[in-house]
Amino acid sequence: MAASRGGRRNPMDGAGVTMEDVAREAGVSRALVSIVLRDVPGASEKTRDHVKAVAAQLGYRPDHRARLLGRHRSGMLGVSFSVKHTFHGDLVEQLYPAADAEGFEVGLSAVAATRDEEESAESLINFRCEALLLLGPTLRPAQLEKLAAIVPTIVMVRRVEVPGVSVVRTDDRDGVRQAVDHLAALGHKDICHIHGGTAAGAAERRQGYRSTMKKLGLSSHLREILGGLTEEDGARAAEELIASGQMPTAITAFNDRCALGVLITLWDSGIKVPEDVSLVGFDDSRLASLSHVDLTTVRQDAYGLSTLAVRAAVQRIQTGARPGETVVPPTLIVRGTTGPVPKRTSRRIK
Amino acid sequence: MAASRGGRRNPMDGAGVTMEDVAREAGVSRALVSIVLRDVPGASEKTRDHVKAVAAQLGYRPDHRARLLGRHRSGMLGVSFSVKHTFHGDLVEQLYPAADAEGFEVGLSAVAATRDEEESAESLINFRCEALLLLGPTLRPAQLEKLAAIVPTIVMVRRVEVPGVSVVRTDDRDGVRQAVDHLAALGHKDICHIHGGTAAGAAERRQGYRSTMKKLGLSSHLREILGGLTEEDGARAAEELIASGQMPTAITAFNDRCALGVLITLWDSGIKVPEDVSLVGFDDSRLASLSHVDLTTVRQDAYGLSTLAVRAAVQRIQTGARPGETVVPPTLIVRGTTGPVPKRTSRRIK
DNA sequence: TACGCGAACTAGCGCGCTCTAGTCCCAGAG
DNA sequence: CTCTGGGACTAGAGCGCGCTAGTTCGCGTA
Repeated sequence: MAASRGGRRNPMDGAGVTMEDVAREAGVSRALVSIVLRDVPGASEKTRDHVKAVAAQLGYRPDHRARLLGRHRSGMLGVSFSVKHTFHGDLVEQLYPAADAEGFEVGLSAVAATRDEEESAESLINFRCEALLLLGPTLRPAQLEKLAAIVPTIVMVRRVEVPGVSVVRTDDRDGVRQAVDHLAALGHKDICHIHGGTAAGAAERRQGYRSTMKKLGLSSHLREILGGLTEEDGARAAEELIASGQMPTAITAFNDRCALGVLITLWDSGIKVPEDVSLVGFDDSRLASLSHVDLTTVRQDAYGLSTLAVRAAVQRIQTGARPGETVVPPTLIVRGTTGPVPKRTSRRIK
Repeated sequence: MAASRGGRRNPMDGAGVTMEDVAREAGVSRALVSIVLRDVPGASEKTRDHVKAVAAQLGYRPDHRARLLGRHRSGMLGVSFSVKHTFHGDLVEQLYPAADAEGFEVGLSAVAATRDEEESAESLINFRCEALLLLGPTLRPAQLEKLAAIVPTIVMVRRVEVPGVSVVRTDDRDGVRQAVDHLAALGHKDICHIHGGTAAGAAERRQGYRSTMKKLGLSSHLREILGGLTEEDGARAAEELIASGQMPTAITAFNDRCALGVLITLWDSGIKVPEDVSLVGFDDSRLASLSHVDLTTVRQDAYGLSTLAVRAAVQRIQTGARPGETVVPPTLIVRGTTGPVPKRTSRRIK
C-alpha cells in the first residue's frame, strides 16, 4: 500500500473507496449512505453519526462525476476566462462565493494561446454545465448564438447583442462620463481619450467620451487616439501624443494598465502628472492604488458584476427567464493623477 | 422552446441528446456509435461517415462525466492556481498544450479569498483527477502530505520537502546568482536584495543572494530588506532604503512587480535608474519588457516548468515513479535598468 | 459443400452515484 | 386485537458512456 496507512487498495483505481464500501462497513444500504452524505431527511440521528464516522475513517470521497451523472443536473456554472486579463481574475474570485450562495459550483476553463474561446466554452458544455459565463469574449455573434442555443449563455463585461445571450456589464459609457465630467470640473477642456480599439467595452467608453464632451460643449476639443489594453499600448499612444507636439491637459485611458503605460512615458519625458497633464484610468486594479502611481480611475464593481451574472444565470436555468442586459454602474475613484488645469492655457512641449 | 430554432427539447435535460439517440437515428447500435466517435477500429468507412453525419446533425456532444465514469481513469490533471499571481497565468497557459501532448486534460480550480488551497485541491480530487499540480502552494507540509497520500501531487514553483510530493521549480538560487554576478561584473559592490518574505521561492532567492555575495567577497556589503510580491511591497522597501540615507548602487528585487514598485518610487524621488542605481527583477513578466520600464530581469521558463511538471505527473501516474525534484534553470535578461556603477563610490541622498 | 476467418456490428454489464418506489417495524388509535 | 400511519431503511432502476464478449455475415479456401 501507499506510504500511509489506509492508502489505496489497488494502484489503478484512484482514490478507490466507494459508497458501497462505506455501506458495507457501516452495515447499512448504499442508499442510506447516500441519504446521510447528502444531508437529506430519511435517517436517524444515530445512524447519521455512525455512517459519517465510517465514511471519514475510510477516507471516503464522493465521486463528483458519478454524482452529477445520477442527478439530472450538474449544478455547475461554466466560466470561461482569459489568463491574461487581470480583471478576469477579480471576477473569478467573486464568482465563487456568488455561485456558492445560489447552490452552484464553478467550473473553470481558460482561454490561452493554444486554446481559443470556442474550445474553452465547448469543454465546459461537454461537462454539462448548466449555464455558460463568458468573460469578455471576442467570439463572433454567430459563434455566440451557437453556444446560446445549447445552454443559457451570459456574456460578462462586454456588450453584445445576440439572440439568446444575456449580458452583464459595467456601464462603460457612464464610467467615462464620470471621468470626463470630473476633468471638466477641474477646468480641463483639452481632454483626450486613449481608446481600447476592439477590446471589450472600448466602443462604449469611446461613446461615453464623445457624448460627454459634446454635452459639455467641448466638441471642438474631441481627440481620440488608439491605445489598447496593455501598458505597451498606453506607452505607444503617449509617445504619439508627445510627438504630435499638441499635448492635451487631460487624458482618459482605456484601462489602468494602459494608463500606467501613459504615466511611465510621461514621467520619462519630464511631463508631470497631474501638474502638466491629468490622467484617469479604468478598472481600479491593484496597480492604480499603488501609492506612487495613485491613479484616479473608474472602478468596475467586480462583486456586483459577478453576483448579478450568477443571478442571471440561475434565473435562466430555473425559471427559463428570457435573456436580458444588466448594466452595473461604475464609480469614479479620485486619487492623485488628476488636478486643476495648468495655468498656461496652451502648452507646448519644447 | 428557446428563442432560436432547434433549441432544447426538454427544459430540464440540458443538452439532452445522447449516444442512444444518435444510434437510433443512424439505425445502428449504441456501441457502434461509441466506436465511431472514439475513432477506434471496428467500423466500416461508410458507417463511420454516416454516424458522424447523424451525430453532427443532432448536435450530439459526448458527456464528459459519463465518459470518464466508465473508464477507470479520468484522464485529467487537476491544477490549482491563484488568480492573483500573473505568473500562474503564464504557467496555466503552457500547461494546456503540455497536458494535451501527453493525452491528458486540464481541470482548473482557483484559489480565492473565500476558497482556500485545500478546498481548491479537494474539489479537484473529488473530480478524480489523476494527479494534482499545485502552483506555488502555501499549504503546510502536513496538508500537502495528506493530499499526496490520495493522489500523485506535484508542487510547482515552490520548494517543499514532503514525502510523496514531487517538485518542479525554477532554480531560484541560480537566478539571483546570475543577477548578482551580472551586477558585480558591472562593478557594483553595494548590492541590496529586496526579498519576498515567505512567498514561493523567496528563501531560495535570498540564499542565492547571500552565497553569491560571499563568493564574490562582498560579505560586508550584504543587505537584505523585506519587500514582497506586489508593487506596493516594492515601493515600501524602496522608501525604507531612501529613508535610511544609505542607498546601495544596485538592487535585486524579489520579482518584477516588486521591482516596478521600487522603480516608480526611485523615479519619484529623482533617483535615476540605471545611472544612480541598477535594478534587477525576477520573472520576466510582460511588465518588464515594457519599453519605458525596460527592466533587467531573470526569466522563469514557464514552458519548461509546465512541460516538466506534466511529464512528472504522467510518469507518476503511469509508471508509479517515485516523487522527485526537478529544477529548471532561469535566464538573465539584460535590459536597461542595469548599468555600470556610478563614479562616486559612496552616494548619499540629500 | 463445408469450413475457417476476419471485418463489422451488437448485447449487455459495470462505473459510482441519485432517486423513486417501495418494505419493515413500531407506536398509537379504534 | 387489528388497523393505520409515518419514520427508518432498502431494492433496484437508471444516468450516458466504455468495453468485453459475443454474433453475424461474406468471402476465400480445401
